[in-house]
Amino acid sequence: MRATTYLQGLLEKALAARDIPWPEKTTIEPPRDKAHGDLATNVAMVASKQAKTPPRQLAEALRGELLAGGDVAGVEVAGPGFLNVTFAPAFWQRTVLEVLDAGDGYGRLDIGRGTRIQVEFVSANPTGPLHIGHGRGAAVGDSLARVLRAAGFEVETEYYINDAGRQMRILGMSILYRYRELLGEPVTEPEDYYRGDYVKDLARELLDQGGRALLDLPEAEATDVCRLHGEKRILDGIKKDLRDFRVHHDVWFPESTLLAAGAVDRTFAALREKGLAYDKDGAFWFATTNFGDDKDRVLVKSGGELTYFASDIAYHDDKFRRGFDVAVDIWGADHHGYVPRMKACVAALGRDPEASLKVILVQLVNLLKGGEQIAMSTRAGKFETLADVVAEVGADAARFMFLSRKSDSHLDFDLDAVKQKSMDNPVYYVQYAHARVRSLFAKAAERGFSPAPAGPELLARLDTAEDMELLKLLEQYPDTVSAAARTFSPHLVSFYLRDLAGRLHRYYTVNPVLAAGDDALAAARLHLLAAVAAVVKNGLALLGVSAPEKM
RNA sequence: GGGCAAUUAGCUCAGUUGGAUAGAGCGUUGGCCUCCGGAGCCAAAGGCCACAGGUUCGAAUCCUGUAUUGCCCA
Repeated sequence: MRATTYLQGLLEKALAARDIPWPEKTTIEPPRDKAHGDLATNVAMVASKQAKTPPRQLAEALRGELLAGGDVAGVEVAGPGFLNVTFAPAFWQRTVLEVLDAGDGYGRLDIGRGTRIQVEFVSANPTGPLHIGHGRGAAVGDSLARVLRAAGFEVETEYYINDAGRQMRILGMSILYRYRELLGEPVTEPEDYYRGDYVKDLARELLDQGGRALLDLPEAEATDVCRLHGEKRILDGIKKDLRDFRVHHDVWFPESTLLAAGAVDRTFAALREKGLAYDKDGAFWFATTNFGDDKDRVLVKSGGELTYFASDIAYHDDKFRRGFDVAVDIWGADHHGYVPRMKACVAALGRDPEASLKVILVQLVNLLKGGEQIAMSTRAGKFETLADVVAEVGADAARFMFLSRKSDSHLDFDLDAVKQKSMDNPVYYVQYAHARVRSLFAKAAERGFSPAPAGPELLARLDTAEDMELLKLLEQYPDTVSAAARTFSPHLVSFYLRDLAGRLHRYYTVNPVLAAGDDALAAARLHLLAAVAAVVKNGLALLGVSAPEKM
């Protein structure tokens, strides 16, 4: 971060002297090949037309000006006109001071300042416990919120509770069915109901609390009692499961409050006024085709029933009325067909859908146990609950696993592998890096060694190839946070951490620290490793994974 | 039938939004424990980036087809 900013400053100045504005297409990035220096830029190529100078010639001219800047040790013009820049060791060594000074704040950015983002995730219908598939959305959403906060966005997380629809009625009905069954009443199995054992438990609770009372109520009322009881208990369970998974929602937003507040009518009226909604065949339609959808969608069926879509529009309308600049929705990938419709609806609400609605699709999880795939269905009562998995493998391992893939790629969640403490499960590898450094400090204290304070002179001892690699990687951490925030990709953090942990483990093998045989060298290396441990800890915090002192 | 996505090493996946000779881990093969934590490290082998065109100084990346897989919709 500091290196790119610094280099860009020098280049901007050089271009400004030639009356050339900073070209949009300029890239400044670490090259793949280390032989090409610390940072490479294409600026001479993209500015050559404006400068009316061939790329290589422009590059040569810029080269001289860069070398005049104190921290640049070398500049090389390569290929069609790349500038390969190498910084002086002292420049990198300062990174240690930067990290140690900032502590927990290293990697905090302000690229999001002034932007309010709402991240809505999980939002599973309270018709049954969360299963492992929900776990992925939970990990991704929670971690994304942490990343965005670190990047300086003002973030609020929310769980939308679909408590008003058909699914909830079916839940009520399912509980009532089990209730009657428990009492030995004559029952016929409903065609469509929730079969999980938890439904029987809920029925038994009602029985224990109120006895046979429900039998005396009219069917509809009894169903309602069952539904409300089930909803409350299941929602409490969901909240607990998320807590145990270290997932936090700032706001729990029930669909029913939206209806009660008249938000749906308000949104409908606004659409009708804009000529975007109309009556046809006894139903109420939303003209989404105006916004690129392939056909118009029904909001109110001819029977008067609202579609899912109707309350979702009102809900998103409400989000924007609450003042969010960006709404992030995290959905299961099976809802991808819904994206164009939602974008259309945001456009109809008078907002730029690309800028203000970001839908992140999270692919389904294949749960594997003993090499076998486990099929899951809430309705059929066949699923592995999130709570069970967390109890079995721990929140750390589960979260890291979910965050170690791009969210829109398929994920095989192999229970046996996640429990293994090996590279199949990199969370231990990363945590171990932290524990290793911390234990080194414990050891130093035990031996009565107190390192001299870090300063440029002391840190000049960090001059091996491994030192440089670690220093450069530390310096890239803020860039990683930035990229993760800008592309809504928390998994970038986990890849970075694996990389950093790998470098640390190698460093440890090659360069003795306490056994360096020289107090100044030992101190310098301790400071470097303290910085590494701090970054590992900050990164793990973004993933919601703990950084243990010892393992 | 229409739509959305995916396709990179034996397996699981990255690839910084178009940069230079393609990157990890696992697995395989071969090394490293008188040494601060071996839950570790080093090395080797392994690639037509699904296929065919196109765009430009330059493509795994963008565009158009084709194939395969997954998922949505009627």
